[in-house]
Amino acid sequence: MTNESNLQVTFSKRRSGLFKKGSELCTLCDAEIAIIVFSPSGKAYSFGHPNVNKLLDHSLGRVIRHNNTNFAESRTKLRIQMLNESLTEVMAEKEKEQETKQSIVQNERENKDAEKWWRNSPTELNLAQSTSMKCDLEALKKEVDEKVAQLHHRNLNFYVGSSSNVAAPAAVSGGNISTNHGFFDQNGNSTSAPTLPFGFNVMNRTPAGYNSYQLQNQEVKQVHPQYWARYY
Amino acid sequence: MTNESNLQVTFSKRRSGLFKKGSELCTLCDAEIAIIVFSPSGKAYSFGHPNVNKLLDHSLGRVIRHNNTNFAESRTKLRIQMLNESLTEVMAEKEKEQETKQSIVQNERENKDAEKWWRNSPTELNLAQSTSMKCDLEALKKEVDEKVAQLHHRNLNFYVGSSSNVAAPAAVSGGNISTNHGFFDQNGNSTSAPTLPFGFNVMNRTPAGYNSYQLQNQEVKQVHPQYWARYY
DNA sequence: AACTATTTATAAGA
DNA sequence: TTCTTATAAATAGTT
Repeated sequence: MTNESNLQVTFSKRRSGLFKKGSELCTLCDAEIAIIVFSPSGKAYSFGHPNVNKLLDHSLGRVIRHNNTNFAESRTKLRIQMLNESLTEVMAEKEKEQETKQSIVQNERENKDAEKWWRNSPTELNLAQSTSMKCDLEALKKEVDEKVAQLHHRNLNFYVGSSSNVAAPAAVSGGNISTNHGFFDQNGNSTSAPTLPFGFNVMNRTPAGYNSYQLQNQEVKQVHPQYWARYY
Repeated sequence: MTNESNLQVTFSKRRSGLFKKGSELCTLCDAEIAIIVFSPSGKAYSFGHPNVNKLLDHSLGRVIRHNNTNFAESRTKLRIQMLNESLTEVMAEKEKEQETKQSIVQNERENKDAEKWWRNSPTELNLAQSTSMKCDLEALKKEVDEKVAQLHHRNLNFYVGSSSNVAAPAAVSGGNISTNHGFFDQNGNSTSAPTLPFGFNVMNRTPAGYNSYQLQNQEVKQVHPQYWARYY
């Protein structure tokens, strides 16, 4: 090793490599694993599947449990509680977002169907509906007639297709009126910057080396970021 | 993996490889490390430097003894870090949900407008559109005529309102077709119904799911266990 | 276990 | 940091 910073780089690389090997072992052989690494400077890193704490609780829990009665630890416990509460809150909000989204989708879907009532056969209308529909249709038809005549007159020189004065309508199969002319399109996009409590941001969610590897190799199952724990 | 024994061999090889990587990390970067691996069959293997090298036989398999108090402290810190990452993750997911919801809403809005093309005056239709719309309308009108006659005949004894053979439509102001007559109120209420094409209301426009969601939204959903880190 | 054709990891440099 | 690359190491399949 040439110098201190190179050693740091090597440590980082090898650590991620080790974790990757661990994840491969998990995925490939269905094993459970927990890895904890302390850097020379005292920083702790861990990897675990299905969960570091679960595995450690299994193997080391009793020893640790006996040592947790000091003052500093209660402070960190408090912090954990706060984090848990934040997490609970955010999870609830996320749930809410999901639900509203879902209901909106459903709403849209049902509306879509509802808006297409005109496709239904008139046989599904009752007398009163039919009557007023007839009124409306005749009014509309009149409008259209006038409009078509107007346009026909105006476009005589350019329009050489079928006459606009169509007396006999094209045969409509069954009772269905399908008038979807297809002249509409839509688009939608939005972006927004995430805001996070406790000074953490979305950027550092998973160790970069691990993620970039996952993108290159499809056969290795991705380990959920929740199994990663880094402590700076 | 071809078969069970090959998987076992692979597990063994990769486990030793993992431990070797760990030892390399220890010697090369002067790190402290602990690795615990549980095979699918439940066997426990461990590697550690410098304090996780004494293995004790316990009643339920091999349990690692570790009296490094620094370890416990770091574990708590790791837990905090994990919570932070979970929080970050969940917030990002929430953000995502929000974005998709927003885009869906926007999409819906644009679609809503698009679906209301029939509200436009015929003056906004071009010749081809008018022509085909006229065809559709005449077909529809024919259907309605027949239906109305049918119903009229059938309901002669009960229906004493205006004749179904309404020849003259009500005057339509300008070129706009706004024929919301307010018929077909649900539940007998005469609330000003949302304007609908051809003056018709559609029965179930607001799906029940949406409304019921808004009503029952008060309770906080249970947080998924995966986002919880137990603390002792 | 040992061998080996591939794949993968990684140290150094950019 | 991240990317590239030459080289070293790991390993799956096979004796």
